[in-house]
Amino acid sequence: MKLTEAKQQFISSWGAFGTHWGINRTMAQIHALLLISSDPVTQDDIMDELDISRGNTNMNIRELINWGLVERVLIPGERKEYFTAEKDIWKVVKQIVKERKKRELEPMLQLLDKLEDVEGDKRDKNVKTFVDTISSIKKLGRQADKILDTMIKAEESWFISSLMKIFK
Amino acid sequence: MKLTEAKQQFISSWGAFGTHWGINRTMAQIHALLLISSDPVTQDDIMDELDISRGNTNMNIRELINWGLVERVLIPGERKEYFTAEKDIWKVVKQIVKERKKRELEPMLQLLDKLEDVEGDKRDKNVKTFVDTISSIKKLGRQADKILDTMIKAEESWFISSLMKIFK
DNA sequence: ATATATTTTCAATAATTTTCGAAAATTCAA
DNA sequence: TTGAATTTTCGAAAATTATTGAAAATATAT
Repeated sequence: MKLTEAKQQFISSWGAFGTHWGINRTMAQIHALLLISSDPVTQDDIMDELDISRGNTNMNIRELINWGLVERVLIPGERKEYFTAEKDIWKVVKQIVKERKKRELEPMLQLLDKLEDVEGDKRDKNVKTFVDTISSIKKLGRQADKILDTMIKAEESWFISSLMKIFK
Repeated sequence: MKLTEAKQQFISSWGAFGTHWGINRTMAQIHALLLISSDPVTQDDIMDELDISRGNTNMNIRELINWGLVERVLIPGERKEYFTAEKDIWKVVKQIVKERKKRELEPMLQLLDKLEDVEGDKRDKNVKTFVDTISSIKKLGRQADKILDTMIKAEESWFISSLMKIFK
C-alpha cells in the first residue's frame, strides 16, 4: 500500500473510531492527521488535506488543544501558527483518561453519593434494589477511579509490565 | 431525597452519561430504568415511565438485548413480554467491554496490521513517522486486548484485588 | 498609522441522528 | 380459523449536532 493511501485510511478510520467514543469525526481526523505528520502543520494544511472549512478546522483544533492532545508551535520567522500532536501514544492515552475521568467519572461518583442516601425503608423491595444498584456502581466506580489515578501517573514500562505479570 | 426523584435523576444522568460513550440517550435510560427495577417490566411500563413512543422503546430494547445487557423474561400466564437487566455491575461492565472490544478494538487492530507494512523507504521522514505511530498504537492496542481478555474471564474479586495489590 | 495576514466568532444552513406513530406482521387463546 | 393482543417495521417529522462562510477581531510587518 502506498503511503498516501495508508494515511487516508488511517485518518478516515480514526475518525469513525472517534464517533464511537463521543468525539466528533472531524476532531478525530485532525488528531489522526497530526499524529502521523512528521512536522508541524498549519491550519491551511489541515483544511486542504481534510477538505473542511476554516471555521470548522479552527474550532476543532481549539478543542484538541483543550483536551491537551495538540499544541501550538511557533516557527521563528513564520507568521502562521503551526500545530503538532503528542506522538507518544502512552501519553496520549493517559491524557484522554485524565480528561474523561475528570469530566465524566468524577461527576458521576458525586451524583451516586447523593442518590445513595435516598429516604425510605430498606425492607421495601424497590428501595432496596435502588440502593443496592447505586452502591455497587459506586463501589466499582471508586475502584476504577483509584486505578486510573495510578495509571495517569505511571510510566508505560512500569504500568504495562505490572499488568502483564498478573495477566500473563 | 425521595425514591421517585432519585430514580428520575439516576435515569436522566445515566442517559446523559451514555451520550458521551456513543450510546443514545434513550437506550441508556431504558437500561438505567431496568437496572433499578426490582421486578421485570413490560414495554408499556417503559413507555409510560420514560414517556417515549412504542417504536422507539422497542428498537432500543432490542438493541440492549443485542448488547447482552437485557433479556426477555416470560411470566407464566402473562401474554406480554417482560424485560430485565443484569444487576451485577461487574458482569455488566464485562459484557460491555467484551462487545466493544469485538466491535471496535479488534477491527482497529486488523487495520493497523495492514497499514503498518506501507511501502516506501524507512529513511524517509514521512514514512518513518507514519510507521512508528501506527506500530506504537498497535503495540499498545495488542496489550490492551490481552488485558481485556483476562478481565472478561475474571471474577470481580480476583480481578480487583489483583489490581489493588499493584496499585495500592 | 496603515495595510496585510491570520485567527476567531457566530448566525445560517446542512447533515445526521433520533423519535414518532400508524400500519403491518406476528403470536396466541378461544 | 378468527380475532384480539402484542410486537416489529419503517417512512416522515423533529431534534440535535456539525459545518460553512463571511464578517469581526487580532496580530504583525512596513
